[in-house]
Amino acid sequence: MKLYNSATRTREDFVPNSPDIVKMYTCGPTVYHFAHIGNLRSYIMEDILEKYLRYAGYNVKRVMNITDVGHLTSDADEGEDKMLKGAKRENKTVMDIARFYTDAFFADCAKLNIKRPDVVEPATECIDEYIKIISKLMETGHAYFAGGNVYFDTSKLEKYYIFNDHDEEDLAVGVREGVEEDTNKRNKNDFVLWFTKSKFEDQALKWDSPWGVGYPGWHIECSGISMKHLGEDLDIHCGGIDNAFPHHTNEIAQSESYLGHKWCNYWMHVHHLNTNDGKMSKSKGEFLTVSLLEEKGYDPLVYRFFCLQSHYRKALVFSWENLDNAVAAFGKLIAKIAALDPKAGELDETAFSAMKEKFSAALDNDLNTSLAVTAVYDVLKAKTTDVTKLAALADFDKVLSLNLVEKAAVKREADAKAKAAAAASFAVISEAGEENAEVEALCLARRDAKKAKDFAEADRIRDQLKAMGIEITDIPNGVKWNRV
RNA sequence: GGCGCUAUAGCCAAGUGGUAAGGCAGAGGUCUGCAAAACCUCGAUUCCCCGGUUCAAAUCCGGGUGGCGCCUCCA
Repeated sequence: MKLYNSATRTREDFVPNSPDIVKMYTCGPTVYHFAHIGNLRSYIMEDILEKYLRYAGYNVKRVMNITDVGHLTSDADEGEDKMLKGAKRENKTVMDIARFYTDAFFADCAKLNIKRPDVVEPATECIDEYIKIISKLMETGHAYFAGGNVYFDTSKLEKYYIFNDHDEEDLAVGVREGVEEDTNKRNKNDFVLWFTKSKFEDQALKWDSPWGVGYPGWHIECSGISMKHLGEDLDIHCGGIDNAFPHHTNEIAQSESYLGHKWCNYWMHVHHLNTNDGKMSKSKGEFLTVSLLEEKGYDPLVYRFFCLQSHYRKALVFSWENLDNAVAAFGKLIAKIAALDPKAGELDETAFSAMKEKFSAALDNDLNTSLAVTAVYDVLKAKTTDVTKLAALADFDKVLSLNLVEKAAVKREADAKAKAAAAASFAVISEAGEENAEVEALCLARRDAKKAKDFAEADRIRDQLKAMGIEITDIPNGVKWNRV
């Protein structure tokens, strides 16, 4: 497959180091708060990558970190620890916060059909790894001790910038108010590997180290966890585009200095979910979580569908209007699949292969999920048996994970039930399975009015129901209703 | 200020030199007492602007303009 590699800024043929297995690392969440749906866009697209690699026949080992410590609001020796901030906010211990939001994160992922990575590793479980790496970097002169902290010396590198062409002097340091330049640094780009001199008296989590009691810098965690579980060579490293600099740049610097050779071959960066005001963030505008979507009546999988209609390397603008667009499209799609007859015809292998080929070609092309969704529509329009179509859709859904076939089966059954009930006698059916005597009485009155050709009265009753927030649809020998 | 990404119909969006996919919304029609659903038909002489290369450019090159991101924790 072709994959865009941020490190080379070109689309490349994907070739893993070993033909047997693809080693994949994903930057995980900092568990100090709920994930918002912009965060989850990245995880959805990375999930597609993982599942497509498996679909294409690779074995995959995927590792994700959980950042539960030492994530300062600034890279300088200033700012607040996000975990600690979360703990204070909620009057809990840091570990309680980490556990709670880790669980919440995976609960959200489950609702979006995001597979849990093979290995999920909290940063606090790998302190020895970080110390091992930092110790060697000190030995080789890639790191230095200053003002109580250990820093990585970026001037020792031949090439520091990977994802962009900065000139060090052009970097604006301390642009934002409240962020001061760290005078311990020898170079502007140097970053902390290990803190001992925390300005937070109450820093909750501390470990002993050759440089004193303290805690790891942010960037070292991903290098340590990756090497612990995936060894010295990594195939794909994923993350949000905002992590490219400085986080991933620093990971490469410290990992390759430690290893003495190239570390990761492919870098995949997912672009942001924006609102009309720019990047979605926790501090700005509505804090959109999966739970909030559910409260507003949206199926989380509609959000997944919404994301798949776009490409991961393109900013996607979220608006309620755009999400409603996806709701309508997804509903129609499921209805079309539900209209297929699971018993109609034999499996047509030739047609099946042709459809599968189109689907694979889309995803082979740098995960073009938008074209993959088009391949789904093409299946519905194809001239072949319903059995073949359903088989293709089930096959595609191994990657798309939209529950296409399952949702269609549920709808098909509900439709059949409604039809059967209607055939037996006049039926008043709630789509939500609700009982409501008043609605039933009104619907019966409307039927009588219709029978007597008193259409004015029939329409009046429908308006009355509408005023109650109830919408009705005539079905053969019955009425179907739902709340709007 | 520097660096990176991006710009296609009302909206989402494909397209990587050969004459603009698909979806949503909308319009007309068929069918229904009327609706809804379903089905059929319809939409960019043109791809932000200006130059250039080419037989041929939305696609390549140069120069603008707008949007977004990063440089500070963020997916």
